[in-house]
Amino acid sequence: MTEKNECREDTLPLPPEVEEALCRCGGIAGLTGRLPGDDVLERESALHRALADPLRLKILAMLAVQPLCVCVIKVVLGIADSKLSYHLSVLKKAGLIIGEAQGNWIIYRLTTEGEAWARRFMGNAGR
Amino acid sequence: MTEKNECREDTLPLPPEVEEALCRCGGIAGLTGRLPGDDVLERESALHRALADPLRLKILAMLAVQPLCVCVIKVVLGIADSKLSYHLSVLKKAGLIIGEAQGNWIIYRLTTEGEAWARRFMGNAGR
DNA sequence: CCGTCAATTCAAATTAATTTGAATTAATGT
DNA sequence: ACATTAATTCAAATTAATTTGAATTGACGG
Repeated sequence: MTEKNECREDTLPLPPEVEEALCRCGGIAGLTGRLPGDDVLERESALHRALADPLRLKILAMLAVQPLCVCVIKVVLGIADSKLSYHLSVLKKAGLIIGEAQGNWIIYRLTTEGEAWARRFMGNAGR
Repeated sequence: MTEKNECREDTLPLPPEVEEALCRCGGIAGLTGRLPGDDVLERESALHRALADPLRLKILAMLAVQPLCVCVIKVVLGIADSKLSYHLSVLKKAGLIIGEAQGNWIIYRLTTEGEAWARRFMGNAGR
């Protein structure tokens, strides 16, 4: 009797190159099983969403040099208060920065996660 | 005569902690000078924008296991053709994947940059 | 040539992110 | 208490990203 190939995806004609490799990793099911869970993907994409704006990256780059109050960031960027607050809130929600009240001011600094990105992006130039 | 502090930002009252540190790095001007250029920030944010979607990250995770034709990706994700094409085009424009025609199919694989992200995200589990 | 299959392109509709300016909060000094 | 300053919040307007389904392209086999 002819032995049936167990890993062939019968219902889906594939380029031989792909079919062979797919076979070795357990077919569609095997491939699916190797993927990260939805919660992990959601988390990772949310982090990138926070980093997906040049203004916000500039803020992070500034904070990589030193902790700063909002007023200094505002002067350097030259944007409206409310706009800056919005972008700071995005970075804060993503866990990249944290703000601490100091009298009438709020001083923002990078979190550990924020520092990790800054190191990857700028090297250790800031410190 | 009282010596005037050269690095003081006269027009901007600051929390002492910030003022002191800002002074050491050349004031507002010194800080500004240390920031990456707009072109660099634009580039980096564009990369993150491409990574800012769980569906696209899942595609990258699949391609980290092995190169795949569109039809396999489609079956695993369970989405419409045109939707998948759109997301593939985003990843392609960002330089994270590349597609090569193979007869009637198109086989996508990670670029070097795509692999770099996959290693950071998934470790070397896929290989 | 014709029909089919894999994949992309296009325009319209939908949804999400950002910007704007006015109003608000909270701390500070008088 | 009052005025001032730093910063946030809010709702409306704008802009950007995504989704949808129909139309299209290009390769392949009959």
